[in-house]
Amino acid sequence: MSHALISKLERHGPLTEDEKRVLQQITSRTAFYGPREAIVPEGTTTSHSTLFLEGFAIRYNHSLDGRRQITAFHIAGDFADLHSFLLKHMDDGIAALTPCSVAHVAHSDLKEITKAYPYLTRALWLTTLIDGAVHRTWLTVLGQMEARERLAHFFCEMRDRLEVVGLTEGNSYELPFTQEELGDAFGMSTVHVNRVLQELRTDGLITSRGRALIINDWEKLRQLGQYTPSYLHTDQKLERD
Amino acid sequence: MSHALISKLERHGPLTEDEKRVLQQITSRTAFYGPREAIVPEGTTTSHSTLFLEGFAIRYNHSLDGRRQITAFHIAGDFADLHSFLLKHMDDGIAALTPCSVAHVAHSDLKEITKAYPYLTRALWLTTLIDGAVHRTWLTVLGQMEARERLAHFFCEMRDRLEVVGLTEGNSYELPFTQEELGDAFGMSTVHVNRVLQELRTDGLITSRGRALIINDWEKLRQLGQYTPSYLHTDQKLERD
DNA sequence: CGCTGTCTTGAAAGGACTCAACGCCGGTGG
DNA sequence: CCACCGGCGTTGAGTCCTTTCAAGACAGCG
Repeated sequence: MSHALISKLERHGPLTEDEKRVLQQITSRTAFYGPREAIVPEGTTTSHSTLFLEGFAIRYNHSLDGRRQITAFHIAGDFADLHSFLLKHMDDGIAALTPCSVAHVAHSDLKEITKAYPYLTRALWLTTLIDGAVHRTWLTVLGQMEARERLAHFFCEMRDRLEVVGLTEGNSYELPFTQEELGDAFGMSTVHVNRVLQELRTDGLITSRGRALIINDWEKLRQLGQYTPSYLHTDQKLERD
Repeated sequence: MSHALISKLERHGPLTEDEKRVLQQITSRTAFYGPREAIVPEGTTTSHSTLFLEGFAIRYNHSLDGRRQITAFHIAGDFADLHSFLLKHMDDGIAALTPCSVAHVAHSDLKEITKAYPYLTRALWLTTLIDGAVHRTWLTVLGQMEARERLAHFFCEMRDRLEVVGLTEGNSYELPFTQEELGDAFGMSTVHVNRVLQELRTDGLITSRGRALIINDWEKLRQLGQYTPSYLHTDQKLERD
């Protein structure tokens, strides 16, 4: 099977054989997690980062009073906690939603890359910057949009992200998230997620049966969520020299 | 005067003379901006990043319907758009709130650093990761907390950030933001910001006259905002070798 | 002194939440 | 093979936080 990280980084520019070899090497230690299993508990200090090869996962934050904010949904190819390479202390946690296979990448290996592979370093840095760009977009979504728009935006975002890794079929894809998880990500109660989803269905924007989501009217959904994919920087080119 | 960036990076570990010299060099091109002036308009493609030496500024995002989300408040020492080094396209904009002096750092210089100064590279990367950690915290604030708590959290955060650069006097500091700006950052209307501030004052948590903010009851404010400063990673140590 | 941006206040409307109960479905175990 | 169970989705009603609209007060500045 193709390597999730290599193909992702190559969207930003070609890698040398040597660089690919290194990436293969440092991602060789793989592991498997079952649904709902914690991969990295919040508040821990880690010595490796988690690259997702398969499955869906979340990054989350529990506030002291027990409420949970989901700060990211992760899919194949995502380097979920690359930031722990330098931050060490994880203020957020990572948990599998569906069965997940991951590669554990040692921080020491990453450090070696920063010493010997400048281009690769920038490429990895870039992925964390894109992560930040998504966070900022979510801030705008949470701060300025109302419930219908938030979900509309998210469904558009997930379509484009899943498409990159080949997990869409036209405008439909698997979205194995519960309404509670959607609520925890977008600051809405489960009840309200449910009602908004019904509205979106009634208005003919989406169809969702079980875990499958179909976008029936991409253009309307896009407008409702004021979605523009530029913040994903999917094909952002990196200069080599 | 001491160098804002050097002293900030040295909190994560000592720099060599050589590294300091390089930092001095690449930050030598300074500029000045007046209040409300745009420093980097949103949607532009840039060839340099902005390091703040003095003054207050915001990072913001306009949605299509004209609403504005403020995604960050920037103070002295902040490398506001270091992410544009690799992302190039700025989905957000930067504007001065008060008179600001900044250093413009050429992306080409940053690239050279990634080639020759691995430790410095990691240090700079770290600052962008902290940026991301703050974004995630704000996501939690916006997604899970109500208005009183949001502002309480923010006042705590700003105290700690300003203290690092010596801009506090005990628990009081200058906070030259309008209520509209606070509202645009935390997803609340100006009117509601006003009312919540009055509550916080009435409850004896803060005093604010004009631009000056005094935290009267740090512990209560901290609890109200569920504030824990670990996400700022102020003294996060970086390994050199 | 008048202007303009900011802060303040009041009243009414609305979006979202909580509480609570019920239906559905797949999985488990007898 | 069927009954029970638990997680998830759905629905209704009442409440609350926050918004919008509108107008007035205040303060700094030219």
